[in-house]
Amino acid sequence: MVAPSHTRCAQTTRSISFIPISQHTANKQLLESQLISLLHHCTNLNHIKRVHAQIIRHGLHQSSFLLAKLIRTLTKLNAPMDPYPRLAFQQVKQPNPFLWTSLIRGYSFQRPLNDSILLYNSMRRVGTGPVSFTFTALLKACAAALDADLGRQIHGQTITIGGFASDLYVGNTMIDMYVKCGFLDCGHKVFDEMPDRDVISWTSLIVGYARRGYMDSAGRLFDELPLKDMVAWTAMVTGFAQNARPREALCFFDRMQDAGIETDEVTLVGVISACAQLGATKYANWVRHVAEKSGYGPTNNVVIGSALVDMYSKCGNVDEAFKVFDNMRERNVFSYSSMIVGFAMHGRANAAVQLFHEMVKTDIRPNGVTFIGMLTACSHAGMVEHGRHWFATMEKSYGVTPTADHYACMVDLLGRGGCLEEALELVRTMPMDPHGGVWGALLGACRIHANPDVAELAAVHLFELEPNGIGNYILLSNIYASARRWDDVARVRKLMREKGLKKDPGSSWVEGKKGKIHEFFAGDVTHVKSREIRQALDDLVNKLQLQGYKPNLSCVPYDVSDEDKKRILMTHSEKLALAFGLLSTSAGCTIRIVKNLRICEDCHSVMCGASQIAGREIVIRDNMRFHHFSDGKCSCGNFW
DNA sequence: GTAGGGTTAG
Repeated sequence: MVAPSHTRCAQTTRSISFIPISQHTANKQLLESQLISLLHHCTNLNHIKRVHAQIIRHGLHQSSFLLAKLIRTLTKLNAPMDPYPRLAFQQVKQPNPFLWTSLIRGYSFQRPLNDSILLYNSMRRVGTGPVSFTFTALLKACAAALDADLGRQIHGQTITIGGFASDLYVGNTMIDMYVKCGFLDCGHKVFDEMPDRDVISWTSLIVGYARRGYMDSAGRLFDELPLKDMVAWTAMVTGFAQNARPREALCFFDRMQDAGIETDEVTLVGVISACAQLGATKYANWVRHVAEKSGYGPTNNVVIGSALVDMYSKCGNVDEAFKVFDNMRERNVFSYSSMIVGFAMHGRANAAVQLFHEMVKTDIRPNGVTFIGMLTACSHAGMVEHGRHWFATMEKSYGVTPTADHYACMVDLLGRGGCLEEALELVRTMPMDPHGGVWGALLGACRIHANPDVAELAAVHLFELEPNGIGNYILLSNIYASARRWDDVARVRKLMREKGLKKDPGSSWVEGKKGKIHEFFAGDVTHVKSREIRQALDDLVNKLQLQGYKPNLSCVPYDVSDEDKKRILMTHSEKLALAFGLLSTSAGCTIRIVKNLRICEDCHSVMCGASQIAGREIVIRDNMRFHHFSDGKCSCGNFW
């Protein structure tokens, strides 16, 4: 017999069998395990309620065993513990520790943490002893709430109650709790004192070191780890990727494959992130091939898809990013935000806006990152009014409260757009303390609009907030240099010397034949083809000069002769990379260059001219954004 | 019941 409601349900979701009452007295244990199995396959709240009705019909509503499974299933489906699971729990006269703990754990996934603690105290009051599962549930809740004080108290209980501190599961969860709360040393102490450890204990600690940026310590632990599994290897790959060490991440992935370890989607996400940082087409195509070969193609996997969208954008290929995005079967806020940020970086503000509207229509709610993308898109396109609109509506219409990062974007937008006073006013009136990003945006705007006075004000705050941020000193020095205030330039440079800060050398790299990467530093003459590169650059500049190009000497922030300035300009790393790209790739090939610093105005105009004379598309990723040069024009509209 | 993941501005 099948109830009508059941038939309706079976059309859309997995069906729930009913167990005839006549069987129930035959074997209670068998019945319990059948009901457990039904709960195990429940995929929604209605399924669970129907199985619960069966539990009651069979007179098993006092079974802690069944009710614990019921609550764990509800937890898995992210159902609230009030009122339904709580009421089901209250009907059990003598709940066993597992049932108590299931409810404690259920509450722990949904803050406040207090509910879990109150229940734990009630459990102790009625004289029910905890089990190790109780402590893992409580510790996990502390980790999620980043409440190390409470975590310490629970740690204390595992010792005083006895026996639990030596439990492997409790120990592992404790390491994870301390690590997540930022107490790496306490996590390490727990690890040292554990009588038994497994690969999970080691990995928890490795991740702790990796997240703090201590990759050397993480590596030493990894080397000592007797049996390394896929998760441990992945922790290292991801650790390097998250610490901006993409080459080492890829190297580790190679080692992982050589060791015959399987790869899953989490590993791939780390590898894709490393490739995104390198920004090289060769690696981008390689990792996509690896992902597809391993069965994690972007079409069916939303996380891999979103990571690839980000990677292609960062590799300068925003069209390919959109192709991936367009073919994804499922999209979420990460996919949309990655694509919007991608469009923003490439100066395609209208595409970003269009995608935003589409996202809202599909009922995916934008988050803070989405609006960072929207504001950046407007900023890079000089769309001040549009930016004002998004900033004003993000909270009112979409419930996203602006953070200091959003204020930084607004300061950037207003500042670049020439509204320096308004930008300064926004910094003064923002509801939270401005961080380095906010003052940095203002300082950047002062460079564009040559305003040394406001720059000084921003720099005072920046030097305090980021005393070792070399870029800020250089920016201020360059702003003084543009105003020919050489004494002030000297003063900033002296300050840098006193602090022992050294300027990062400008470097650019370009992919040559077969994807080989060639890196150039400013003034570099070490490349084997250095003479040909120099000659190609001279030829190019001669042709440009015939069309009216004049070297922009204000791009050299030194008090030297004009001849010296011209010489220095011709050795900028992106020009060397361009000349090499022209020499080493065939006509019609796009030249892709990555630069570690911001591209200067002179190089920017040379790139514009070169794209026309050589008939080539040139894509440059600098430390701010992408520039697409084609037919003598740049996608940034000379506004960057 | 315990470990690894994607989007963020100057």
